[in-house]
Amino acid sequence: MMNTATAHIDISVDCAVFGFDGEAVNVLLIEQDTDQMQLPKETAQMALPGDLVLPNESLHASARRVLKELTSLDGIYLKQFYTFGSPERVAQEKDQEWLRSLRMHPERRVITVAYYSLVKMDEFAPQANSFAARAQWVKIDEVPDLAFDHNEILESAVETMQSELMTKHIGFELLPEKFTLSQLQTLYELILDKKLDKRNFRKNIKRMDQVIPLDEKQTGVLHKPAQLFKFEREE
Amino acid sequence: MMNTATAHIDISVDCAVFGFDGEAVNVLLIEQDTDQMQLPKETAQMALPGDLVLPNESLHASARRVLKELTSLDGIYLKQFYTFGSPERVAQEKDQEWLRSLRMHPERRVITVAYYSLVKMDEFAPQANSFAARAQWVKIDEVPDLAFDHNEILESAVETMQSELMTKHIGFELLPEKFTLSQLQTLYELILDKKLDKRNFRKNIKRMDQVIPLDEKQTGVLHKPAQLFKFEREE
DNA sequence: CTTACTTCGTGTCAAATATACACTTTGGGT
DNA sequence: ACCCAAAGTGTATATTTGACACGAAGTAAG
Repeated sequence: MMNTATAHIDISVDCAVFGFDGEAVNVLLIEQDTDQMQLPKETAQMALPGDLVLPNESLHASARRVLKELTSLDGIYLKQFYTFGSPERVAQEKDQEWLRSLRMHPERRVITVAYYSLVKMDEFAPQANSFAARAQWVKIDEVPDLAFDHNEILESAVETMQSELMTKHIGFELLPEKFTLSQLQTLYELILDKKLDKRNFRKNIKRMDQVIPLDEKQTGVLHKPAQLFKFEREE
Repeated sequence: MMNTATAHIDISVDCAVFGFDGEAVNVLLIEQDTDQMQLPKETAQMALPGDLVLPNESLHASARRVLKELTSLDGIYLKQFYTFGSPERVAQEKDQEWLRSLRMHPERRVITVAYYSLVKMDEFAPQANSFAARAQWVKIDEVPDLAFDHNEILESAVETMQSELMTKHIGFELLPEKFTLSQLQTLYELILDKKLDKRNFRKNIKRMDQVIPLDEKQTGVLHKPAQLFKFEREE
């Protein structure tokens, strides 16, 4: 067994931040800062952005803070979906190496409350702090082995997103203000990981009165331009 | 503001344990032990069963432990649904009074991971420890004001149960091994809080091949006895 | 043994929804 | 003028949902 001496448990939040670039669904990953460690760059791992919860900060506020440091965006879609608390989740040696370089108590057990977040990539503005500087978008089907149990967390986030796509209309959070129905359909197909019928899809969308047709068309495409729509959440 | 001096955050689990007695859906509540306090019995509050997570215990194991101390049941349905972490959730004076009588660090902020659990009341065997001795079933629409934010947690548990009833067939976890379709329907109507059509309900149930008719009938009723069924989770 | 009482158990039709499927239109580029 | 690529559109069929009422089975009482 490892150390059972430390009784204190730390709490963190981790965020799976998703974005859509028209081609693929991406997740925002942080690269470990190998400068602070005496380790070769090759061993750098990637992880979901996250941080310890501050003493007087709510969980949601904590997630919002992590997100704002990364993207400088506020008020974006953010949802708690699960809490991961295996006693061993940060105890692997590869993870301990990293933690020793940035935590006061690297050996402590950490329970993490996981959030997923949806950002409009065209509004995304990475912040110039060291945290965000090392952030990068990675296509969700090209995600490497991550630190801690973050692959598990990410997978769970994707599943949650899938199951909430239809009922909570979260797809629109990933699209620009003005979008075409084809973009929307592409997004749905990526998230649900299956083909949808174009005509049936449009029939369904068009009877949601939150989706509003604009008097505007796509420009800069070398084919028939599509009509643009916007989404308005009802109150 | 209250004290901001303590940096440590404690972690607990709280369980909303549901049971069905044929009449109503009940939740298992714990009564505060007023003996240990110099307080009149009238001020005794009720709360969801819960406890601090032990240093080397997973969250699920922790919830299972709390549950086993209460019911002596193991291997029953238990599901994490949300984590509550407002910095003030344990800070009200009425809650502090109680905590001072049983916690080493009553003033500490506590983040709680909430589980809901479904038990077959006919198998329920309350344990003879002091924890379980003060437990009692309360109809969910007669639940009083609870300690901490437990009313909110409970409400959230009920909503989760509602939304998972259909897709995850959790209703069967609340019924005895052998049950009638009317019992099942009553349960569904209570959880969903609406009337269902008998014939349509039975049509739906009967095309689930997990629901297996038995060669056995209800006894001891003063009317036409109903056929019994059992539920078999597929693997 | 007949009657009264209570819950059990059953089928059909209409409406709404979901699925499958292919061709014409539009605009830009050459 | 022609080509290319994606946009945009309707119909027929299958499936699901929802509304609705009465005879059958067993118990208890007279």
